[in-house]
Amino acid sequence: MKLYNILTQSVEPFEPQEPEAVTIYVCGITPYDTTHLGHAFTYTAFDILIRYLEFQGYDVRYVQNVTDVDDDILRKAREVGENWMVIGDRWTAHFIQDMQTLNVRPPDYFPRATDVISQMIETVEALLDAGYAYESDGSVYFHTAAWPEYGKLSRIPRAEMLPIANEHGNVPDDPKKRDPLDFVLWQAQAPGEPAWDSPWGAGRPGWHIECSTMSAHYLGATIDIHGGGADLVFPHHESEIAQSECATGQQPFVRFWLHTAMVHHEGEKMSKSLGNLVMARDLLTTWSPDALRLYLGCHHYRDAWEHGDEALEHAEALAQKLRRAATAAGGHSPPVDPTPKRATFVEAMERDLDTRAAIAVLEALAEEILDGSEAGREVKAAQDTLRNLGDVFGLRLDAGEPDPRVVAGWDEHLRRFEKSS
RNA sequence: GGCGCCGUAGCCAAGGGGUAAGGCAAGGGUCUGCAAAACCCUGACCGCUGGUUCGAGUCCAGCCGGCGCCUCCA
Repeated sequence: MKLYNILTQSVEPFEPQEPEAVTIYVCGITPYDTTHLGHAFTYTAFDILIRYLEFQGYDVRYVQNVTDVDDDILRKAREVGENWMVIGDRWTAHFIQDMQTLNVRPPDYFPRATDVISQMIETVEALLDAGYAYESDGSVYFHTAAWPEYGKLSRIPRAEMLPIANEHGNVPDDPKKRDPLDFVLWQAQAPGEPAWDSPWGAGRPGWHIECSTMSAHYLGATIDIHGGGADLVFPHHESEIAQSECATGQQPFVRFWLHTAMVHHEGEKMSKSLGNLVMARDLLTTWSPDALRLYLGCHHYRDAWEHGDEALEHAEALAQKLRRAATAAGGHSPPVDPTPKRATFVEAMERDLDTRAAIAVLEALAEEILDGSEAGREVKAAQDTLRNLGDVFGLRLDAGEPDPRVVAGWDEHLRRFEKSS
């Protein structure tokens, strides 16, 4: 399979480190608000990648984090006068329910940031020992000037980073930093904020450290694939690379970096700050999960696209056609041979996940089945293939309900988020 | 400003040197008591200007236009 790796800016043949297993990490949500269509796009896109890898026989080990303590959640907690943990648990449960409805394969590990505080402290200590970080008045910072490779993912020239950052009104005047570009690994407790004990005093983890820590902890120092939304490239993923490669001393931290494009609505990027959000859950009151998955799959993961009802109507019609094909009665005339369609489907997916082309193959196969059924031909083998290929897209066809394994896997994660709410 | 993506029919698009897939919409038709569905038929100065070439959506250069990201974000 070929995948576009933004690290090398080229489509490269993908081979995992181990011949039969793939390690993948996808940046998760900050649970302080609801799951919108952009989240659904990202997580179903990586779900398709993971399901396709499994379809090809790989054993996939998948980690997704939950950023349950950060500036946004704490701000939200102050705004609404609620405990930050209650907010995090509530919105994580909400996210999980949406993932279940969409039949998204659960990650094998779904840790909160606060589940790995001690491991994060160890990462920060490793960075201090290696000389890439410094402690300053109870906080610890990554010293970007100490690592010349900072910028290799986003390719922003070093000289540009600081002026750009300053232009954007960010406050480079934290007196505790040596360099305004340095980012925090551990921040000393602010009044009223939650804190954990550390060698540098009470505080909480910085913005990027959880992903570096979890990735190494659950998957190893070098992983095959790291995914997330394209808006995370800089500084989040850039900083993750710096932390991980400096802390473990091993390169690369990630072999393939994959990013999903942003979903647009009303002509602008769908974003919390612009207020043009479309909630996955609201769409699911009108459209079937299969239709929504086909709708999302009809857009290539690297192409930005505009949300609109017309394409959803098309997707719903397609979902119905696939469902009809999966259940059409067969006869005894010569069978419909699904082999060529299966090969075309695989060819499309091998080409950097050309999901649009792959869905077109599903539709063509469904039409062959419907035609064959009408002509009294045997369609069982073709229907088995349709189900098999549809499963790569997480389609349930006539099953109606999400896959029981999907529900059970997420339910197990869900239990850990229901205690405080 | 930097980095990146992209301009192909009304819309979504495939194709990445050999003479323009497909889908939606629109119009016409078949079928139907009417309608729907289904099926058939109908559409392109490939952003502009140069260059390379026997031949350029396709490669190169330059321009024009759109979009994304740039320590809030999937």
